[in-house]
This record gives sequence, C-alpha cells and structure tokens, in this order.
Amino acid sequence: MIEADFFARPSKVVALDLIGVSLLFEGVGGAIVETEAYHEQDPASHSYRGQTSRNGAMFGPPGHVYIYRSYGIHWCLNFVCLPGSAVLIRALQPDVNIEAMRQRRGDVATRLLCSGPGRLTEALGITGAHDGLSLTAPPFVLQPRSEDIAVDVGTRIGITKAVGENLRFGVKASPFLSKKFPIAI
DNA sequence: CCCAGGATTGACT
DNA sequence: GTCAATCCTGGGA
Repeated sequence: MIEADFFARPSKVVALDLIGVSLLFEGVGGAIVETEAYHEQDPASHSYRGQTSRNGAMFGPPGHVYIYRSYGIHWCLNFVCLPGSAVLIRALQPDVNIEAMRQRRGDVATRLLCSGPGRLTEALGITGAHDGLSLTAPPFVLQPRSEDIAVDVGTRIGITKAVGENLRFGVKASPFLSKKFPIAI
C-alpha cells in the first residue's frame, strides 16, 4: 500500500517512482506507464500563478487528486505532491476490469483504452466530481510496483511553456504510451 | 465585463 | 498530415 508521505516529495521524484505502480479506481485500472511532473516554479503548471478556484486541490494535502477539464472536453488526472506541485497521469496499462473500460470508451484496441490523459479518465470513469479525493482511500487503490522497470525520460507533451524540460517519464518500449519516446542515444 | 486559449482527442484528407 | 469540438478559467480592460 502506498501512503500519503510517498507524495510529500518533489513531483519529479514522485513522477519517476509512480512508473509501474498499479492504480485502481472503483476496481478498474492497471499499471501506470507514463507520467509528467509539474511544479510551482514551472510556467507550464496550473499552479504557476498561485492558487485559484480551479487549481485549489494542487495546494491541498499531498496524496490527493487534482482533476481539471482540458479543452472543454476531457478530464485530466493529477496526483498532488508538495504544495503547488503535481504529477499528471498520462497513460495506464489496462489490467483490471477491461470490460468496464471498453463499456465507457467503446470498442477500441486495448492499447488505446488508456493511452492518454483524457482517455484513461474516461476509461476509469473519473470526472471533475472526484477532484480533491484522497489516493490512500477508496475508491482509489494504489499498489507499489512488484519489480524493477526500465524507464525512459523525455520532454513533456502538449505544452507551450518550459518545453525543454525533461519531466516526462514512461516505461521503456511500452505499447500503452500516449506517444513514443525519442530513440535513446 | 469580456474573450483568448488550453497538461487533448478523434475524424478526415 | 490538418483541424474542429467545446467549456470555463483567469487575465486584462
């Protein structure tokens, strides 16, 4: 079981440590295969200009979730770390109750069920109504990874500020990533 | 008060 | 490869 103090660390460290962790929401989910870190001094972060009515959860206790609507259409799921910092969950490997995911996402290939921040919230049934919930209590269940995993690092996706920072992490060569990492040197 | 723009996705050429 | 969909926050006037 992962405790709240796991999240009371810099988001970059937490983002790396979250790779391979199993995430279940109401008994649906799988291993986290892709994350991105955001922090308070980060121009690309919603917390950059300080606390507002939308990003309040990002300044709340570590180990809770911050959920926001993206492009007026999708929900994106973040794990809150130290105040003003969070980790965006970008992709899961569908493991548990794939039928429920397919029911919500439609009849798509398994590798497309959770390969993107908007897709995985839809597959798990997560919405803004769950903003601020604790990750260490139901309906969330987090289990540590069971074995070591090779991890890729790269630049974040879909942002226009602080583009060059290597704050994106993913399972090396996983077919469930939202986007491949550039070929390693 | 107004309105530009976004941590995206899927449909289409 | 391009592009529209669609909401609502927050920055600026």
